[in-house]
Amino acid sequence: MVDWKQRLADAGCRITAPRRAVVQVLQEACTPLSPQEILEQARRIHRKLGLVTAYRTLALLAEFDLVRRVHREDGCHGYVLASPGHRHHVICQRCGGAVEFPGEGDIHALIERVEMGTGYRVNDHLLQLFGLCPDCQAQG
Amino acid sequence: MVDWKQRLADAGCRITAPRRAVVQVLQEACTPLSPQEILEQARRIHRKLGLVTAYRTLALLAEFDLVRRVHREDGCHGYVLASPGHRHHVICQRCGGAVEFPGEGDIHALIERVEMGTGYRVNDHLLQLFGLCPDCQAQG
DNA sequence: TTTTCTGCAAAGGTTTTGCACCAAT
DNA sequence: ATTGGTGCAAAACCTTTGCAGAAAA
Repeated sequence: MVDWKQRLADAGCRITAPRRAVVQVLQEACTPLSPQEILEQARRIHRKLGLVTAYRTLALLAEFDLVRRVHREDGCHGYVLASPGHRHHVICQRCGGAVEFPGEGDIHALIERVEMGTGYRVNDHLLQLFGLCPDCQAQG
Repeated sequence: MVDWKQRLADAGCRITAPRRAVVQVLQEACTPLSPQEILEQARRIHRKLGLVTAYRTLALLAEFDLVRRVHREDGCHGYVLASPGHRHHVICQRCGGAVEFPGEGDIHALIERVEMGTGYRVNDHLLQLFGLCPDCQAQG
């Protein structure tokens, strides 16, 4: 993760214990965590943390593109650290796990071709891949 | 979309007016819709439709892999028809016009790279481009 | 006629808001 | 000292369940 403290501080936001706890949990996580899960884990670092603050911290981080909200099969939202500039996911059709992958470069050529072919000017795109994660492949 | 009526009927499910309405809305949609949006649009076809039935229909369709739940940038969940013959669209953000483009070849390389990098096995994908159509560009 | 489906109302969860107190700068 | 952040309680939302009546086969 880039220097989140710098980014927040530059925007006039304060670096507080609850925020440090939430970020630390995300940095140690290897799968998307729900706000509830983040709360539970972050409380081991900062006992007094409340669920509301976890939500507010996640919203703040998302606003600065430091964290990304992804969908989970169980219906709630999961959060993962964002790799800046890369906003595509492969989503497991079985367990709902989501992983980001870098794709900007790859679709750039495609976008140019489409602009030539259709006359549209392309500003944004949505790309998601669906499949099976390594664990679910192993489980048959 | 493949023959959803057949698929449901084969499984002993009935083809009802509410279900036809929901499917029709999805077939006409060019972007992922939330259950709420699906309800609103489907009510123009079947007035009495309830939100609960929309949810239940989406769950049923998802179970048969006829529909797919995707993550939307705005954070809510959206639903799209699954593998609609792999059609890709460029959608005009101003007038809503949509044009298809062939993209199979281009994404193939990307998918292979993602499989190598993440360990996922990719079965399906969703790709949409957003921008301005020639007419709307001209209108400034 | 026999099941399955539907819609309502209500329950179960998740996320957001209002407000007084607390803490980082 | 100031201003923004925190936590609680409660409100607002979204999604699922239970059930009696309606509809497809």
